[in-house]
Amino acid sequence: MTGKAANSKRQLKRYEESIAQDGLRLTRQRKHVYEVLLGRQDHPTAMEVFLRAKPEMESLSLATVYNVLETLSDRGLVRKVHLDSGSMRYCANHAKHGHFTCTGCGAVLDVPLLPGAELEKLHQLPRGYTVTQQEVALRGLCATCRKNHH
Amino acid sequence: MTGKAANSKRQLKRYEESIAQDGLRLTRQRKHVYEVLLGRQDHPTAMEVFLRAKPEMESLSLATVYNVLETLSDRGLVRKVHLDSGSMRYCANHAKHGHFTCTGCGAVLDVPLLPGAELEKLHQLPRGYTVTQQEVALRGLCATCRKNHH
DNA sequence: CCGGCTATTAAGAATTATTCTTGAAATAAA
DNA sequence: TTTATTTCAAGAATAATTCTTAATAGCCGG
Repeated sequence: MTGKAANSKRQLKRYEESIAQDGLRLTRQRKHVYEVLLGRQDHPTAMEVFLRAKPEMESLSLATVYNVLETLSDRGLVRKVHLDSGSMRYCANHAKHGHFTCTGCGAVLDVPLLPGAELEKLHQLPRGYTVTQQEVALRGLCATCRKNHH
Repeated sequence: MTGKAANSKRQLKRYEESIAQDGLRLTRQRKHVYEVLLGRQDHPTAMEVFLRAKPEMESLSLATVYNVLETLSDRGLVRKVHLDSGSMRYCANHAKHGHFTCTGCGAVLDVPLLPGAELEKLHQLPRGYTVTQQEVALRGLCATCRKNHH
């Protein structure tokens, strides 16, 4: 078994345990949608997930994809991110990272946070406030688009 | 004249100069919508801006508000921010800051970046990439909601 | 001041994204 | 097996935003 597949299996296990606590089940659909999401390290929209998942499960509906993504997001297994003005995107990378969007070509890239960097310490948060989630969105030009602009 | 009004006037001037470069005009509608936005330091949706602006300009339409907000955002005079899964929000504060959303009460707060903090330096961005915009979104509980949760 | 040009607007239609509803199917429990 | 519950698909409904269009307003030259 490859490392990737092993990792996917571990994630599925976590998903199952987490939903089981609410009396829910790891169904074929949930399994398949999550595997599709884990299968590629990018930031698809619900529609894109649907299109990738559909071929191997003809009966799957878009609404189900939305539902599955919601249960995953509730459990912190995927992050919902709104990188542009269009659709919500779903990110299965659970390392601490932000997102860079190239305004030229639209590509989205995970940008790892440097080790030890503490985002909330850079901000003047009032006393007594606690942070549970954070999201950094950077926008600009990737190396290629930057060249082509001249 | 109060400092606030003077500031508003200065901003309007910048707006006018910026749109004039594209052969556009600072119309009654553009002026009014921008003033409404500057009149309160928060993060309204297009609909909220519309509702605030409507009473003093009965003929104003929601589409116009969207258009005006777009011209403002194109010129960097307001920031578009997607803090939750609902509507886009518009922020006229142009100091460097992030946004904190309380998951309890939904309140949104500007959190100033500590002086000297350089967000992009905390991230491992590939060579040749340039950042032109950034957005930090923090989520958690405000002091009040945190108390009430126990 | 007038006529012509262009930018702007309002209104509502159209589009897009997402959520909701509902009845049927699958699964687990008894 | 019978029963209860969860889940699903399909499409309706909603919400947010953009687009289209015809009418209006403002500017410019004469």
